[in-house]
Parts: sequence; C-alpha cells; structure tokens
Amino acid sequence: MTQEGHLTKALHASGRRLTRQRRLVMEVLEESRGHLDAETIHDLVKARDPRISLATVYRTLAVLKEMRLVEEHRLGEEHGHYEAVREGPHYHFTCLSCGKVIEFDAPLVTQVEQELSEREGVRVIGAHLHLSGYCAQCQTEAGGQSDSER
Amino acid sequence: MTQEGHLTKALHASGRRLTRQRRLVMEVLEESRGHLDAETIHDLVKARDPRISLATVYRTLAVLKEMRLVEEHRLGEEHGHYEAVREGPHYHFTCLSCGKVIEFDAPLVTQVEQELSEREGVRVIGAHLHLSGYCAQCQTEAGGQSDSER
DNA sequence: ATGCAATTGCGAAGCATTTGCAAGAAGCGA
DNA sequence: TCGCTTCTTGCAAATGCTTCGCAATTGCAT
Repeated sequence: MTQEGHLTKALHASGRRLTRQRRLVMEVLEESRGHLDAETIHDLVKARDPRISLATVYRTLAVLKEMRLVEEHRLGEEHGHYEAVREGPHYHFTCLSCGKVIEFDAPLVTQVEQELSEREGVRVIGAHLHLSGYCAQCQTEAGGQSDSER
Repeated sequence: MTQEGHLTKALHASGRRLTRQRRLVMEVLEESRGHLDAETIHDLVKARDPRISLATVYRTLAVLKEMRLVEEHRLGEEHGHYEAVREGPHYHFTCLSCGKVIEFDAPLVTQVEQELSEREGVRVIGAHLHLSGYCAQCQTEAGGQSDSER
C-alpha cells in the first residue's frame, strides 16, 4: 500500500482521483520494466480488467506523464513507448536489426547540459539521448553493416 | 550545377531518377536551413511549383533519408521535422515555452558512444540528443519554472 | 526520337492518438 | 453511511500525420 498511497497523494495534489484504471496502468508499467507501447499496456491491463478502454490508457499515460511518473520515448521514431520513471537519468540504444533496447547511464550528458546552459543561457529540464546501431549479437550473426534493414 | 549534379549521381547510384519534385524538395531544405515539417516543405515547394503533392513530399523525404542526405527528427515528440544533413553531428535543444530550436555540437557524445560500444559490444550508427527546457528569453519573460505549460 | 521502368498526383486507406458526450465512480462533507 | 459534486470512463467518431493503389507522366538509357 506504500506506492499506491504515494500515487493517491500525487493525484490528489493536482485535484485528481485514484481510479482502478490508473492504478492498473501504473502497476503494469512498474512490473514489466520495459518500454511498452500503448497497445501493449492496454492488453496487459485488460488481462486484469477487461473493461478498460484504450482511450483511457492514453488519457492515463498523459496524466502520469504530466506528473512525471512516466516517461514517453519515441524509440524507433515510430509510435510512443512508455516507462515508469526510476532513479536517475538513463538513455537508450536501439538495435536496428533486432529491435532490442539497451538502457545505459552517461554522466557526460549532464556535462553537455551544463555547457549548453552556460553558453546559451538556457535552462535544461529534460534530456533524451537515443543511440542506434547494431547489438553485439546482430553484428556477429549477419555482419550487420548492410543497408538491408527496414 | 555542382550540388545538383551530386544529387543526380547519388540518385542514379541507386537506380533512381532526378525529378523536378526531388530537386525542389532538396533545394528548399538546403536554403531554409531549419527543421521543417512535411507540411511546411510542401508549402514552400508549392510556391515554386503548385502541382506538387504532399504524398510526393513524403516519398521524397523517405528517399533522401535513405540516401542519408536528410535527417528526420521527432523534436517536440509530435510530428516529424526534416533537415538537410550538414557536416558533423549536431544536436537539438527545444524551448518548451516558445518552441525555439537551438542546435549545438557536443563532442562528449562521441565519447559516450565509445564507452557504450566497449561496454556492450554494440556498433553505434546514429545518435540523437534532444534536450528541452526554457530558452534565455522565456526564462526572463515569465520566470518559466512553473508547470503551466500544456 | 523511342520505350520501359521509375515517379507523380490524386484520393482513399492506415495508424496512433485525441475528443465529445452521456453514464459511472471517487471522495468530500453531513 | 448517504448524497452530491466533480472527475473519469467507454464508446465511437474524429483528427492528424503518413502511406498506398493505380492510372497517367516523365526521366533517361539506347
């Protein structure tokens, strides 16, 4: 009831309510710690409550995003992927061949932010670093350097 | 005729043809060195040839992208923005308030790529770094630190 | 100049995401 | 606990961006 209590409080702080649907979406995101798209989230949530609608999933994700409990990433430049926010910043690498996503941290990004802030006078709020290429496995399996993808 | 010749050659190398439409799209992208969305590109191209269709703009952008002459960015996580590829890598900062885009370089990103490659055995092909926050102007004008945006 | 394959324009289709609205809950206060 | 008010949901229709099918054009190699 700890994390649920936290969610309740966070919602109430902005005049919102804790609903079964919101709790389920948050649960799914926290349990399967991956990068799920809306459709997948919808499926997983439906397994626990078949009545939930896709529109509600989208609305919930928007709310959670606004509360900074969830982040949206545009990994393959395709449709959105969502994940529950964890400690510290982390970035993504996507394999162009098999689609695998590797998460990594990179303190140097903070340094880049600082340099930019100083040089341009901006205030940086968010940072997305998205690398792409071929993972170790796909490199050995197929050479992986041809343009034969997509 | 230099750059046009180059475009022709690049197209022919992959069994493609240089058409008026493709030349115009490339021209527009090179002249207005910004981050244009497809609709804007379409408008600019139509100013020079009203017959061009939006579908052709998209098809041309796909071709140019595949030839690595153009890059697509998902800046505001909204719709795609396109720009002609220039020398060296460069990254983007978007102002959450006014939407302004600042481009910058950051050699440190290369270092991040190398670290990841060594640690995970991947081969990095592309890198997108997208920072967001408030530009100097928007910070002074409105304080800019409240969550009052969208 | 001629022919064939690549390309275009058009409208329609396709996705992912959003929205309008009436019915359904959450949670405050009595 | 019961009501009432307001926030939420489901549904389906709508939207916005992007892609596709197909017949008509057009580049360009010969």
